[in-house]
Amino acid sequence: LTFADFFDREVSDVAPDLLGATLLIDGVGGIIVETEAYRHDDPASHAFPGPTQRNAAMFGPPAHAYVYRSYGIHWCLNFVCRPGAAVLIRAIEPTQGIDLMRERRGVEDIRQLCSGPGKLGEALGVGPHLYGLPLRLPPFRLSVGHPRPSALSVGPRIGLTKAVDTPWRFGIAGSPFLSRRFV
DNA sequence: GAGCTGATTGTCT
DNA sequence: GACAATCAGCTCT
Repeated sequence: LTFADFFDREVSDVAPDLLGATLLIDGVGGIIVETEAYRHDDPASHAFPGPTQRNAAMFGPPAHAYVYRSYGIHWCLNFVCRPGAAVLIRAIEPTQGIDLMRERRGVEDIRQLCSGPGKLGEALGVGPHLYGLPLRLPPFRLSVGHPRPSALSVGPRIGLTKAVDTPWRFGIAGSPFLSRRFV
């Protein structure tokens, strides 16, 4: 399975398979512990209405970054899979560049650095300069040849008003670095 | 621990 | 002009 082929699969398969992978941006980051899947034909997806200027990267090649601004405030990072599908990176266990993340976030508690898509974006320096960039190359560093986590949690996605019950949120069971507990 | 509210701005109808 | 894949800070329990 090549790097690009890893992403050229059903997004609901890619999202759980990313748990345990290491993501760094300019050497800052850690282990992915929480993800969500969004499909082209999924009413909750930014791609659902079809291609627009904002979601263009979601219709580009797999294994590239889709970045969007949330609530006019936060920058959130996604990995593009098949056309119109992407995985939202929701939480990371910090392992590298922790001091820089503390500085960027303005908090000390390591659990508060990357426990949510907006927090993670701030901690890793996510911004529009990363839009559409390949995940294979710097400033990204993404290892997908990782051991499978011992147990996964699955549940509905967070913060949506559509497709509220689709269970496409995935997490490493019991991780203290999740954005929220799974019920 | 759960639940509410305001902040803030790009995007699309 | 409505709304959003969020967060921090607040209340109450």
